[in-house]
Amino acid sequence: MKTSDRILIAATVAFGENGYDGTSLDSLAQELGIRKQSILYHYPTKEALLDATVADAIQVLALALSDAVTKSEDGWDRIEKMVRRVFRLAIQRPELLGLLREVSRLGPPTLTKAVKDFDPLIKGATKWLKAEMAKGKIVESDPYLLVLSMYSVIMGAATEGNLLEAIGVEQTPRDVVLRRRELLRFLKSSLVPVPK
Amino acid sequence: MKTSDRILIAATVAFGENGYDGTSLDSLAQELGIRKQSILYHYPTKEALLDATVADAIQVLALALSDAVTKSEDGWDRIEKMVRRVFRLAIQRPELLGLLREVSRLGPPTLTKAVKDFDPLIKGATKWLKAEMAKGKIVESDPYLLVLSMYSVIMGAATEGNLLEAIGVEQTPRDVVLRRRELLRFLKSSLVPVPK
DNA sequence: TCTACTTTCTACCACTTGGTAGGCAATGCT
DNA sequence: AGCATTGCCTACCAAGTGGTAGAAAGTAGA
Repeated sequence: MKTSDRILIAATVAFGENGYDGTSLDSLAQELGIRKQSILYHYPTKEALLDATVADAIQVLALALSDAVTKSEDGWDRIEKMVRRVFRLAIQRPELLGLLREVSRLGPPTLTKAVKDFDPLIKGATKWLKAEMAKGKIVESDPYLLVLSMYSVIMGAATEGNLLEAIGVEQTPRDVVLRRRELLRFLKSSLVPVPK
Repeated sequence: MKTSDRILIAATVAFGENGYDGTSLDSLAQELGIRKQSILYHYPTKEALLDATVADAIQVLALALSDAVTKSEDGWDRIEKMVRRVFRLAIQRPELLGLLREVSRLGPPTLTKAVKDFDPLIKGATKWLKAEMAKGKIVESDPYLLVLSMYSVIMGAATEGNLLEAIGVEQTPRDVVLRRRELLRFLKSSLVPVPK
């Protein structure tokens, strides 16, 4: 694998798990078996490296979501598939969501760029939700707020791994399935209209 | 005010907003108009200071919640009042929830202590939820998972201020009210049994 | 006033931080 | 072969990190 890609992946993990300030270029380099200056050759500054990881994380997330969209029907089915896809991502690469959360804490300027990348996704989702609401497949409500609520719910459920571990909640695949089911029930009951 | 309390408050804000690693004792001291060594006199190490802020934050949160409990009826009313109370806290002192989130990212040993402090709250909540379920006032489901889901929902909705700002979502009091209403609708539809 | 204690300070220190300057080997183009 | 480019390196640096040692200043009781 190209060194620059190895750096990107290791940096994503480190930033996502230990935070931006909690990650030093030296420790990152040591983990990779290279020198810090090699990192700075591929990414001129630490912040540039952060921006690269964020852009990549967003792309991966967008890809996963668009995959869920193409392989789903409309209405609730699509939402369910999207949630499942994000959960799978959260299990396979938990650092990705951790990184996005870290970015939202860091604020500008990184957050500003990230939001720009993310905007089309949000716009697309709100537009789709509006259409579904018009068709009566989703409960009428402010689609913008709905997207945000769903974002924080999924994000929360997908990234509180550390917390669960500390509380002593088991983290076996079965338990993850249970939590995901609970979350889906949660979402479904508030999004799908009650058939009359 | 006592210096040690001033330090505690400033540290809570700093840790909650910039993270533990993103906060230096020097910058903290400068903000307070004292020297770093004065901080280290009251709190022997940076980590001890963190632990103190976390313990305090949990106590404040616990107080707010128990206040909501005493001033509420049972069933949905109690949950609604608790959510409102947490939202008020998130508006008045956003750094408190930010700090708790930071702790869950930092992991042990701080997280371990924090969870110990938090445990009675969780235990009490699950017990209460079980009783409510038995009475049919709350939908039957795993109360433990339910508490965790609610935790992440509320936490997410209450701490994504930075993100919302970057997206361009207005943050006027009216908008906060709207988001809170949406969240409550969210919770209610998934927690309150549909009357037959 | 002397004394003991608390609080804040100055002066340091070893270590780590992100980043610069420049060397050196490999690679590929002419 | 000659030469430029790429990629990783050693050597170094100024600034900042958490923390120690101990002096100075205030405060209260005898």
